[in-house]
Amino acid sequence: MPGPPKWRHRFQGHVSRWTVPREVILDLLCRTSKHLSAKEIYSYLYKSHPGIGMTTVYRTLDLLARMGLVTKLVLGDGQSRYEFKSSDREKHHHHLLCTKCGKIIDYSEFLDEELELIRKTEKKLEKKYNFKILDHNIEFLGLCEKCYVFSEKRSSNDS
Amino acid sequence: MPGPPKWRHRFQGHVSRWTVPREVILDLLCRTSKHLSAKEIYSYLYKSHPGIGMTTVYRTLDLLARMGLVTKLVLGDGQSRYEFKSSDREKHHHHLLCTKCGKIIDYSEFLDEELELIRKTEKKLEKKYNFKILDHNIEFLGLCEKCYVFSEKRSSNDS
DNA sequence: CTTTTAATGATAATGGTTATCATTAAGATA
DNA sequence: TATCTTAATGATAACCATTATCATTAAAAG
Repeated sequence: MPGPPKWRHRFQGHVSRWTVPREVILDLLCRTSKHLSAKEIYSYLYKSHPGIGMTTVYRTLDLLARMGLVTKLVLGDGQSRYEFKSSDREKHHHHLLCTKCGKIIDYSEFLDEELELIRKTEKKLEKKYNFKILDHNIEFLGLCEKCYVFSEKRSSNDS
Repeated sequence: MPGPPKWRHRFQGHVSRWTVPREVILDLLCRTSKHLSAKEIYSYLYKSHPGIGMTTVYRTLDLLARMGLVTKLVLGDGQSRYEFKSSDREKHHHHLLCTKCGKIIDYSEFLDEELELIRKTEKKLEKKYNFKILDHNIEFLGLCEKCYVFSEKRSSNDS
């Protein structure tokens, strides 16, 4: 366990051993705002820590997700992506997804009303369906600027 | 193309040939409220149409999704699921997902406010990010009644 | 009925993720 | 600090949903 045990306290009570891969993967995720896949994380870390294997990347991401430190995004492009879940409310955000090129835009404007409504809805749903709600997932699907422009050119040529 | 061409008109302009697999798969989906995977659809149809192959099931589901007749649900359990997208506004719904057992609850109560807010948010996001929004996806994650009760028993035994 | 070719389906290939298991090293103990 | 216990790791193989390939079939038109 070389280096400062920056995240060690977050592991207390969850796992018995605080290891280099766990530190390093979590550290990478909290430094970036990108939505990284397991393979991307693997290759980022390969430069500084060539010893860390894909299996460990997957296992660690699963652990971090279960601990609530990381959000697993399943966007339907065949691979899962992961992002650090900040406890900072300022950084809470939802997603805008381009179904053409896969671009992901995080937006955090306009969330106040959204979150207010979500809280109300959660309460009603929990009562009605006897369901313990732990998280929510809101995303808008469509075409980003580039892809939209392109598809308009295409369709006017096609016809 | 045996049987009544029930869905034929929906295909007009989208594809050049209206075939048995397309009719049958769409028909199955519109008759059920379940969220079927490709494999499940394949085995449902195997009884009445043993000739239809998995490849065609996948291709047809992809087609139906692109046509907007069917929604593809990617829930992170390793397989996509599909549901008929009714044009009937009454049947529009969102999902409640149990992260333990995978149970899916459709809810359509409380949607008025939700949809109103979604429309407003979509407008603002489209303007701000130059993004053409075509669809949305709202889901609540948590534990269904059974899984919640079970996890409570577990945790009180564990400690 | 014949023709054209879009659509199909058997098969193989792909690729993300998980299981296996011998090895390693984190944390405890002396 | 050296030793011990075993949680965690990593190389490898296995798994499995999905996609690519390509010869065959059948929908629609003539």
